[in-house]
Amino acid sequence: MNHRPHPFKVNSDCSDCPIRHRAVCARCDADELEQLEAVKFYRTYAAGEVIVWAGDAMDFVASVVTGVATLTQTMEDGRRQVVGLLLASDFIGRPNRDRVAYDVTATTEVTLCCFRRKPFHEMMEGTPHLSQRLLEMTLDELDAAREWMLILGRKTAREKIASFLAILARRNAGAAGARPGVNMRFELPLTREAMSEYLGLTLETVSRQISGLKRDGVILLEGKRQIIVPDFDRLLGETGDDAESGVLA
Amino acid sequence: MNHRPHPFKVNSDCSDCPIRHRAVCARCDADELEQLEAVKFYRTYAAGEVIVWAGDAMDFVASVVTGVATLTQTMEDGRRQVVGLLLASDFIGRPNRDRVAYDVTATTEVTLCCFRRKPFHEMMEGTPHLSQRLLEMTLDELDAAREWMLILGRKTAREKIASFLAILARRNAGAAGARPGVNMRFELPLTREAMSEYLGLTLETVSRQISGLKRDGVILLEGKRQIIVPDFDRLLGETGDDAESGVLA
DNA sequence: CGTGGGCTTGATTGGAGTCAAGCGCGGTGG
DNA sequence: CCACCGCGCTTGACTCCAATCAAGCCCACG
Repeated sequence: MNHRPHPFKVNSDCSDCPIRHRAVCARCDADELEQLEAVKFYRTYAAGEVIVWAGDAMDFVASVVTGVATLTQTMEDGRRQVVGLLLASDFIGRPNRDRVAYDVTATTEVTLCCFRRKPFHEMMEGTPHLSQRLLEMTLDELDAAREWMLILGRKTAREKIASFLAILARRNAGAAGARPGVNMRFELPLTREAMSEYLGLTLETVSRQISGLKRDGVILLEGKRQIIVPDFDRLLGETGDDAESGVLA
Repeated sequence: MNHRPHPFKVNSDCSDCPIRHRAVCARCDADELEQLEAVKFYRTYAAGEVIVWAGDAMDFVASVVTGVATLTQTMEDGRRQVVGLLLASDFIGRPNRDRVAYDVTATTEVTLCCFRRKPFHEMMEGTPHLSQRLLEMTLDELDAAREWMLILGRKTAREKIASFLAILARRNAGAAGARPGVNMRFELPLTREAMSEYLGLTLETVSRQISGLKRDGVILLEGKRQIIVPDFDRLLGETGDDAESGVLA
């Protein structure tokens, strides 16, 4: 837990940052980047580590540089729901709130690019590039959250799993620059339990449905976590969506 | 359907607008309001009327002045999920997108304060008060959406209904200035069917659970739509949440 | 007075939850 | 080195909550 290899070479230079053009800083010019660099620092968390607990103070906001994190809400009796999946370039925190509403947990090793909250907030006032981009990203997240509401409220267990895999496959292909189609392959960044918490299922049901999709040849497994999608359209056919939609892409 | 009484006296003067201090224009100064007035107009829709269809072009953005509208997503086989509930002061549309992603439907008579989209978008660039407020409102909506994800993914039918009623009661009390407590009373702005589409249930289950809450004395009904909550804490006890939380307030 | 929409209630079914057992693998310590 | 443990996962048997199918009520409206 305390031994943390660094797959991302921590680098104070924004210009060759892997998320330079997708993160909250995407529209910033050289001047603005310089301002940001003054209040920025990197942090790395091990898989499974909690980044912040719901209700705790958080004195920074951050972009995910590498890895995957989740936002989770917990009920008093222990029922849990993942309400956000944070992938590379996603933003964590609210610039004008110092407390977080959800547990933030690293599900793989995660590297964050953190900005001290107060200076970041002040900078936003005078930097439309920053707040415009944040508004755009927030609207996209809202669309993604609404897509999930449909999945949670109306889809069957099998459709939920297929939808989740399709989103991962698509985002993965997008990041890798490959075009969606045949033999997409990616690693599940979540345990079965975390998947169940995301999809509003039990972990047994997740396991059964993955087995079912495998049995029917929709996916192939290599080990427990490597997924191969021989025919992406076939997978899409299992999601219950009509062909296009793809708000989450 | 074409006969539309006007409960809100359409008035071009923002200064005595009922949502002046909560809507997207909340932080605008006199100058900025004047700019807005130049591109603003009112529209009223009857209960049940569709304001825009998913995928259609929308040449304005708008604030809800009075009434209740929903955002709905539909799957090819007809399954429907309400993904947003728009009450007074809520904002409709994305300033930099001309197509809407969801059906927007008036569930009561609705009056909108509309702004032509392009001038509104251009105005945002130079008016931080506008984009800051919109960012704040969008972040709040994102929190509300995440609260709903918990409800959809993890709560029982009874807890879903109780949660929904608690939110309406609270928002209603807030608007009326009353403090939450005893004998809160409000009108359901949705049919049982619309409620079922919001909560990821069938209309029969909604009906049964409302009957159950009534039988157990948690709520009283006057007609089909007037709800009386004799003891708000008792209702909260049925939601499954711990006492405080209240992100949606 | 008949019609239809919104709603309620009952009987039955079915999909996912629950409870339980066991596998496979990597890590640790004897 | 290997036996043991624990964690992540799978699978089976059974249960139960909400969906489905079906009938009928209430009331506003033509």
